[in-house]
Amino acid sequence: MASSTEENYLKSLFNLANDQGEVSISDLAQNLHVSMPTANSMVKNLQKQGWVGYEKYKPVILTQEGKKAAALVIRKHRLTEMFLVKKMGFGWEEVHEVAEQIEHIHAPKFFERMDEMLGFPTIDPHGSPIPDAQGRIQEFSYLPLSSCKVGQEVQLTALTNSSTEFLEFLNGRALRLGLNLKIHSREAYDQSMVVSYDDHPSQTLSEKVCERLLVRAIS
Amino acid sequence: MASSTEENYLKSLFNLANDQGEVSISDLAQNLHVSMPTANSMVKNLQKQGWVGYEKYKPVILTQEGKKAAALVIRKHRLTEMFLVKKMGFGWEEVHEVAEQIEHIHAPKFFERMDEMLGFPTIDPHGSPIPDAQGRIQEFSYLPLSSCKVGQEVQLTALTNSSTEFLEFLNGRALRLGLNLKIHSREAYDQSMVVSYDDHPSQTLSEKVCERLLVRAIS
DNA sequence: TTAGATACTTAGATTAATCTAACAAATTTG
DNA sequence: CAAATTTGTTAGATTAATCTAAGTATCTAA
Repeated sequence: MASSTEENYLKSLFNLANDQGEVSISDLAQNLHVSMPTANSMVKNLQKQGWVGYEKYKPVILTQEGKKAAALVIRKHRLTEMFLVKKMGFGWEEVHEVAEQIEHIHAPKFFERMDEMLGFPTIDPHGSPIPDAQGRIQEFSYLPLSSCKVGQEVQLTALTNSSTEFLEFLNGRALRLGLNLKIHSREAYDQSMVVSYDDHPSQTLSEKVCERLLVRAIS
Repeated sequence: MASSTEENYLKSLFNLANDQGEVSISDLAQNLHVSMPTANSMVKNLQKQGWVGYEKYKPVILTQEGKKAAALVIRKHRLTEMFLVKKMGFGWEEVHEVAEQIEHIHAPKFFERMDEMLGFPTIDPHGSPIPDAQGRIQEFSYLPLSSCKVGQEVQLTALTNSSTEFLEFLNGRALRLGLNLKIHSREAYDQSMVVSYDDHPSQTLSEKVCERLLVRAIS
């Protein structure tokens, strides 16, 4: 069984591979806030246990087992986040820290009960998919708001970044998942966009923000 | 902040002091399934941090801070057990293992929300008191069933032992907290007692069992 | 009251996870 | 393409928590 530390390495490897492709030792070290020698020796350890493939000076690659193990940790994390929001009254900006701890609990029934109580959710409070009990992940094909056209109407479905600061920024503008956004205009100079939603007055959103909002076109 | 390991030592010291009075290094080592040298060196460490008072070859004594810290860990454990039973559908015989892990989570809000959702309970699913947020413990004066007289009617209020095996034994006989028991007779030879409750036929309970059932007389 | 048993401590080793310093390989760039 | 930079590795130390072996203190009981 993987230690908490090992689980964290697997999770980082999975997430980094997902949004960068190849993962170097330094990517991993940075992501986990450890030194490169530390990451290096842990990768060797993970390799010995069959979770990753690795050759000196080459990128680190999760094996099939490694991917599954990582997905199951992410499953526990995201189920926990959903449970905290839907069942315990936490805000979506408050759940990450707690879920980082609870994801390492070894108690299948605990997470099975969460899953049942939540009605077997497929996404977490930030719109990220929850891997199933076999470690399979449903991939969604959402677009960043920044890639949408003026005049389009879209629904906010997920985020590419779930930092507390960004979530608090969204809270301040009453932006939440499920919201329908009308795109009124785009500023050519800085790629900022003017959008409206609900009965709010129109809002200007910077390019940085628009890149982090994932949407799907309303049919 | 105490590590998980340190929290476990504090908890053991608290529980042992509670039901034995003085706590020796070997009591502690046995209770935590570690060797005496391990317990010895951890006690020195706890002493340096001000959680325990200790002199070579003398019993280990929790300081006021140590008692409070221990009580707060026990609070997290018992709140968790109650949450698992009342909100997540666990049986009282299933919660210990999970609570042993969750008690080490550092997230005040998580436990505050449990407390609120449970309506600020004062006992856990086995009838043990839940320390308050200041680490104070309400003491109950329950009696073991074994000390009661024939003819008395009593209410089952707590247990002195909460091992899975004992809880499953009680489940098998539909014995649960809150139940009213009539004491019909006691066998002089082995101190076993015949009791009835609900609409069940009378049951014979061994001395071992009677010692572990805590009751209060019905007024 | 001292011999034997039990309890406790010290010394030293081990493992997991981390670090810094120093060196080596790979990549980038003038 | 060679120098400079970046990235990765090795070596060796550290810390927390554990162990075993060996020695010492305390207690018990003949």
